[in-house]
Amino acid sequence: MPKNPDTHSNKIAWIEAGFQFLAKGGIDSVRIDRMSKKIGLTRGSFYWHFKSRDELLNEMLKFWEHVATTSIIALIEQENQNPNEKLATLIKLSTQQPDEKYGGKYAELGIRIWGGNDDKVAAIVAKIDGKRIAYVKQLLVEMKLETTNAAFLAEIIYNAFIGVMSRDLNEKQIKQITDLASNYIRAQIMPD
Amino acid sequence: MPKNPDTHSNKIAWIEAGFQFLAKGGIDSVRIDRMSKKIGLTRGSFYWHFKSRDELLNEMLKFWEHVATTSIIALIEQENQNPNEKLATLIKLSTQQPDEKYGGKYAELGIRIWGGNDDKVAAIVAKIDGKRIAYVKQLLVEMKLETTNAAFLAEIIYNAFIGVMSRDLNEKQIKQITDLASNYIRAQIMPD
DNA sequence: CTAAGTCAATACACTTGTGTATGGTTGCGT
DNA sequence: ACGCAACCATACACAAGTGTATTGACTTAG
Repeated sequence: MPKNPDTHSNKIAWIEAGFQFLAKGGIDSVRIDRMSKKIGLTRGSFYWHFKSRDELLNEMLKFWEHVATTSIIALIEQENQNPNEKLATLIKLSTQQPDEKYGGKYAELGIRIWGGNDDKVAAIVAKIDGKRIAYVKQLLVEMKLETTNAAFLAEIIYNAFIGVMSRDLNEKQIKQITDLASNYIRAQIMPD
Repeated sequence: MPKNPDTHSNKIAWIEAGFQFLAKGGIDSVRIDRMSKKIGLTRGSFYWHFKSRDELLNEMLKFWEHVATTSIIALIEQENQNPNEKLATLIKLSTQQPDEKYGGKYAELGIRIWGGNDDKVAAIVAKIDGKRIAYVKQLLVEMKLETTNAAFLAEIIYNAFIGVMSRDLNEKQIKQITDLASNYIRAQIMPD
């Protein structure tokens, strides 16, 4: 009988801090005491919510796995109508650090490096990549692009996404690049 | 009067180790004692060659700044003749971890995250990005692509490079993608 | 041969970080 | 009012990491 199911507030604070530190210095800078100084809680709180540092890391991974595809794609699917708009929204959400609390775009890069160290993480990253590429491809097919072309153009687009996310660009630069890209894709597909 | 100019052997060993640890977990996992266990030297050796951990980090950054553009571009310029081949070589060198000793492609990602933390690093990364994009653009212009198109296609290609580097792909997958990409670019530019 | 220079190992003091144990406070049900 | 559960702080033991100081081995110059 927990007094209140959503009194997990400080547990979430720890996870948020975890992503912020992951984004800033890689998985190895996710350190309990550094985070405690940042968020103003002691390690007593941490070890109440998590059995160990490893448990935090696992929860972060699960969290990312969930938001990285499911929630973003669901959001796009429910809000947009035509594939053009969907693709634009996807670019926007991918590059405009959709959730600054969770380390923004850099957290994704941190997870990718983490995956270079930990096979379990690498497997999940690969799975996410597969899902997202499949989604982009599907959008391109909906845009009447031929299947094999869609398959590899989706690869290119997705890799470019990751590249933009990995680079330290400001809002303006990102907008320039993504505008150019989507215009280019549109011109490719429906030259009018 | 140094007894032998290239007796820096163990200093290089420390720097190599630095890149390997950077590639595996981010800048925060470049730890002197962990490296000492890995390469079989004690911290006594480290503090002979470097005044502090920060000094190692600075030397790593300088090293990367040098190889990341100058040496790669010079290599391409001297070995290849036509821009098509140059572009292919650039893709190959960028994705096939040209120097495994220095952490391969993951080291570059580690530096990018590091840049999110340290303005000095971020500035250098931005400079390198600029140089490489300019080089790609130049190649596209040599391929008779019109200047404005070359400018933004260079952006896309470069971002896709970074994306491919960020992802945990095997040789075969990388070859597939880069082959498709270069065929696509060729078709775009010289449809014959 | 000897003196200085190069490099690395060891021992030390200190800081940072992990995990456990314990105790205190708050809020809610009864 | 009582008791329990959730939550957090503090104190502790220990491991990991940094930097300094000392020592020693092994060149090489003179």
